[in-house]
This record gives sequence, structure tokens and C-alpha cells, in this order.
Amino acid sequence: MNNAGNPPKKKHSVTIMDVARASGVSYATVSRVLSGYEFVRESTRNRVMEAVEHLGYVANLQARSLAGGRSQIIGLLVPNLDNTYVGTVTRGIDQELVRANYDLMLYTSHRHPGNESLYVNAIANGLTDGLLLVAPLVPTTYLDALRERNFPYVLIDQADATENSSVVEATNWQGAYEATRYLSQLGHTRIAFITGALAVRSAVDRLRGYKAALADCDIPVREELVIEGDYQQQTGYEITKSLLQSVDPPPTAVFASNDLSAFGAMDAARECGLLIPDDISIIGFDDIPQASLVCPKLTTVRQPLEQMGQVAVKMLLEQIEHRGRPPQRVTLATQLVIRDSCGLYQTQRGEHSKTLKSTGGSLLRTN
Amino acid sequence: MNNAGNPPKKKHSVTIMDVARASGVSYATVSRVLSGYEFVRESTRNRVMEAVEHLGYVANLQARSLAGGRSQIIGLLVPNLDNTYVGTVTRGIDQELVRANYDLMLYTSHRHPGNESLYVNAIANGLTDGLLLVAPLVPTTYLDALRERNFPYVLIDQADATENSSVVEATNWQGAYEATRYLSQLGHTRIAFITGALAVRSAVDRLRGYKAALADCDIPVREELVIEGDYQQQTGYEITKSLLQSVDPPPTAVFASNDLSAFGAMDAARECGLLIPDDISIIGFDDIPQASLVCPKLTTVRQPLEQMGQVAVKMLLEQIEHRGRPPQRVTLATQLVIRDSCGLYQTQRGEHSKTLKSTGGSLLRTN
DNA sequence: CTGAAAGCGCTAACAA
DNA sequence: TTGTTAGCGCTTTCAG
Repeated sequence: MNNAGNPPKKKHSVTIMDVARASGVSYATVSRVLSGYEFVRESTRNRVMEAVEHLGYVANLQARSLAGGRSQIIGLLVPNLDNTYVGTVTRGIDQELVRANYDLMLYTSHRHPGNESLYVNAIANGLTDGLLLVAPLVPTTYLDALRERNFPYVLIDQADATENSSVVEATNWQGAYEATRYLSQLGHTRIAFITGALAVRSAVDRLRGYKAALADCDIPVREELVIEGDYQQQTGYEITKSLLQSVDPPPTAVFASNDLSAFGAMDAARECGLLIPDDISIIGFDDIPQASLVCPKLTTVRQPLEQMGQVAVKMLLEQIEHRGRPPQRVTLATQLVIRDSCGLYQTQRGEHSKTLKSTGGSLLRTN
Repeated sequence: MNNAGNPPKKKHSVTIMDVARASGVSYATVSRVLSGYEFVRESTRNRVMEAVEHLGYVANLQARSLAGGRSQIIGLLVPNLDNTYVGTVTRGIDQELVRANYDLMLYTSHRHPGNESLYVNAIANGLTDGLLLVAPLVPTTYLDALRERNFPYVLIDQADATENSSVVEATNWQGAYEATRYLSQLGHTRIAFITGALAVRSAVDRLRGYKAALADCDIPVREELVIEGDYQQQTGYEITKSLLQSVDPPPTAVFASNDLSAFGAMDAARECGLLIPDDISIIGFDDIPQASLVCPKLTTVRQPLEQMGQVAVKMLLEQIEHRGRPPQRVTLATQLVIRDSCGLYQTQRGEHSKTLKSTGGSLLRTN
């Protein structure tokens, strides 16, 4: 009331004490009201709430969590911020967080390349009530530290080898299977596959889906067409380049384990003078927003990224609420999104045309 | 040492006390060592650091900031996470933050549409040492709250009407001027302009640059070709659509105040059966990563987004270190990036061809 | 149902 | 140079 323009000393102008004074109760009671404790007389509660309103009180999260309460903050650990993959997931996360009145700390995992478990430790020590980990991170070190502390966390698009973590993922196997089959239906038999880092479960699942589809289409897996990547555009570029230059006969289609490496593959193909999709078909995985911007528009396997973020938050909050719930695993459906980067296998081109089986595949066309 | 698997009770296992005990000093001394206080005996410091190392101590930020210290956290308030604009800026921010050992809270400004100043208040109340605000936010309400508390903050790509805030921006006027001139050099005279929200300074500056260039090129400003947008793709689409359908003669070039609305403009143009750049030229502003992915690749005015993030952090930390420094304003250079979305004005098309002045403009070609 | 009091882990005077 | 001692604002027993 009489704060005549003196230099602000306290960071926090209006505290729980002020509210207590204004409403004539002890500050413990104010705390009760604020934390929704049920055994408070209705009239008291009202008086307190009025004071809160009137004074414009906002809780100090640090104090709250120091004292043992919830900080109402969750941490999000992401590999980087380069592409819209993370952005899209984060949008889902944010939506759900708003609803639950939580705030978000953003951590980037490249921060402490040397001492990662210490880093995670710091996070867990700190002010977050729980942690969301977005693929593709190197998991083991992190997760051990977390589990040891019984700290709530959820993995997004990246399963845990030990099956001991809560996970939100998509039908990676299925998605890869469908994509591969689609390529096969277009007449392709020399389908290269660029994997993700095979330390990551989802990357392995996609690889398996690819191989399974090949098997079902009676196409033998040619190991020289399967190369381990790391979900980076640059790597996708390099792999495709070498695939195109040194494998004979070269692949007529490239299935990249994520859109980013598919972009790299497109770059490489173009650089080799190939037309997409006429000379070579390229398919990706994720369906990040850029996929429909590139030329030609990328055919890809859509993951419901935003939804994955939402679900992850729900799971995490659930876990924060009820510590010690057994880890859950949610798998959302992927969907083949057909755009412009894949075409029928062209026999008339000057290639060592081999056993071209007639496919009978219908020409799917969507989006 | 002997923490035989009992249920974790304290969140924080090893505190400053433990370190004190282990190194045989008072915990105040430990605090001094940790905060880099200079008058500590070398040997003491070493002993403490050893204990820290050995015990794997990590500071509790909440306690620290509650007690009046730095929280080593800064807040980043962004409008959304849809595009890579924010991602790119954030990358710069993150880089600089790592260096300074700061962490990041991510706030989205659409969170409390009703009560924004309260929201900002909560942030300022909370655990952040300072705040970074990314355009285009509605400024006034926010900033007043912040300034009133003498809370450190820096605006990114968005100047303050009152000139009382620290700002990192780019040469908006200049960039828009060059882009417009470039279009004029290509022979265009009917150049539409899609603005940003004109409440934002940078949007106004771009508009001014556009008009200035037109004036210098002896092209009269036609107000029906200047339409206020809001930096959204959808809006860019709608504006362009109506521009193309209801203005006669229609523009032969569209200058969108940011890349996102330029994308929208491209969509609209295509939908009207126009070829880019043959039938219509489109130019953007920002040069977000997507700009080089779209078809055709977008000619645009590049803002050094990543660098802007870095600079903003430096300014903010400076401000946190020395409260009460007068607000600074840093302006970084933009650069015209010529790609494929702009072409020479075609007179031979069935249009009301008018005063086509010969331009003598050289055909710039880059990237 | 409500108040009193003990901290949470740390920083910052103030002494020594 | 180092130790002692208040709190920071809040949650949580424990008593009324």
C-alpha cells in the first residue's frame, strides 16, 4: 500500500505472509488453502482467496519446492533445436503442460558431452518434478542415474533397452514395413536403407520392419544397401552419395529412417544428376513439417509427434502424482503419407535391369 | 559411502553441509568457494573442491536463488514453436548460455492470453535471473511489469516503442529497402507488401523500408497493395489470395514481411495457377532454414537469427551482472539472399502492362 | 479446522 | 581468512 518508490530490495513483493495478514489467518492456513487442502472452513478459504486475488499474489516456486512441495516444473531434454521435429513434439508437450499448470525447463543434451550422467543428476537434483527425454539420446547412462533416484521420467520416440522406462513411441516396425512394401509395390527391388543410430531401439525397430517387408516381398536383403546413419541430414547425404557411387547396381529407392536424412539423400541424388522420383525414389520417416515443403514433397511415414508430446506429459504427470507406478509403454500409430518423392521403378533406363517382378501394386495417391 | 539402498527421502542427497563436513570447514566457506569468492586460502579451496568432486556435489538452484543468489536460469518467452525461427534463435541463445553456465526456462506467450502481465509477473517473481522476449509479442503490458520491477530483460527482433528496453534487432528498414529495390530492378512496379503486426516496431520499419525504396525508384505507393498481416503463414495466404483476386491490375511481385507469410503467399499464388517466379515473384524476410527447402527456393532477406540469440544473451547477462545499466540497442546487418522465387517482370503476359521503365538492374545471382 | 514451529539448501552480513 | 547466524518463502508435522 505504501511502497513509495524505494529501490526494490526483496525480489518477491507479496508473499504468503502478506496474504495471511490481509486475511487474518496464519500463513500456514494460507498455504493450506493454496495447496488445496480440503479441511479448511469455506469462509476462511474465501477470505484467503480474496486476499490472494486482491494482492495479486503469485507463489514463489523455488520456496515451494525447497520446502518439499512440487515445483510445477518439468524438464525437457532434447538433442538440439535444429529441426522442427523437436519443435513439433514440444508443442504437444506445451499444450498439455499449460493444462496442468506446469512450466518447462529446456535442456540440450549436447551440453555436457563429457559428463552426461552428472548433467542428468543436476537436473534431477534441481527444480524439476520430472523429466522428458526426446530421442535420439544415448540412453543408458542417463537412465541409470534417473532410476537410481527413482526420478520420474518418460522417453519419447526412443525405447529403453531394459524395458524399465516409461515410453511413448510410434509403431516403428509397422511404419517401416509399410514404407518398404510401398516401395516394393512401385516395382523397386534395390531399396537402400539408411538406419538411425542402432543404439536406439526405435532405429532398430525400423530396420526390422524394413527387413521383414523385404522378406515378405521375396526380395533378399542385400547388406551393402543397409547402412547405419544417425538421423542427421549430412550423414544421410554422405551415405546416399557413397551408395549411389560405389554400389553396383545402385539402389533405385532409398528409405531413410527419418526425414532429415531423407533430405540429405535428396541432396545427394540431385547432385548425382538423378531426378526424384523419376530416377530414384526417396522415402522418409517422421513427417516433420518440412517434409511437405521440400521439392519434391517427401513421401514419408508420419509419426504423431505432437500427440506423442501430449501423451508423454500425461504419463509423466501421472508418474509424478503416483510415484512408483510401474513403467508404462504407449505406442501410437504411424501412417504412410504419400507425396511426390516416390515413383514407379523405370525399367527403360540404362540400368542393369534384373528380375523385375510384376507387382500388381496399385498406384496409391494421397495428400 | 554407506547408503545401503534405503528409500530416498531427501530429494537432495549431497548438500553443502556434506561437503563442509568432508573438508573440515564451515559450510559458509564452502559457499564462498563455490561462488568464487576470492579471499579463501588456496589450500582450503582445494580441499573443498576435492570434496565437491569426490561427493559429486551439485548445487541446489532453488535454495541458492531463494537465499538471494543467482539462480543461473534465464527465461525465454516465445510466441510459439511452430517454425524454425524460434528454433534458430534459441540455438544461438543456448550456445551462449552453455558458456555462461546458465539454464533455460521456456515460456510460451500464448499461455495466458487473458492475463499477460500477471504471467510476466510470475516469471519475474520466479526463479529466472532475466528474461529474453522474442518477437512478435504484444509488448507494452509485458514491459511495464518488467521495468517496474527493474527486472533484466532483452527484446529480440522487436523494438520497444518507448526506447527504454534493451533490444537486439536487425537492419529491418535497410533489409526491406534492398528487397524492394531488387524487385524493382527486376522490372516490377506492382509490388505488394504484406506487413507484420504493425504494433511491432520491426514490422513498421520494414514497411518504411519498402516505401522508401519505392519512392527512390519512382514507383508510387499504392495503398491497396499494402496489407497488414501478422507473420502467420495462413494470413499470408489469405492476403495474397485476395490481392490476386480483387486487385486490378494484380501485383506482379509480393514482398512478405517474413518467410512464413511468404510461404503462404506461394501457396496462394500456386492456387491461382501462377508460376513462381515466372508469373509472380515472391520475396520473404528472415531466411529461416525452410526458406531454402521450399519450391522454388525462397529469395529472402536474411536475419542473423542465431547471432541475434547470442548477442541477446550477452546483453542480458551483462545486465544481470550490472543492474541499472542503461538499456542498449544492438542492430545487426541483414543480407539479401537471392534464390529462385523472384524473376524478371514479364511484359508479354496478358496483363495491363503499364509504364515499364527499363531498370538497368544487373541480374544478381547468388546462393 | 487452525496456529506454531521446524526446517528445505543456500547466501550474505557480521563477527572473530 | 573463516565461522556464526539470520533469514529467503514455503510445506509440513505436531499441537491445540
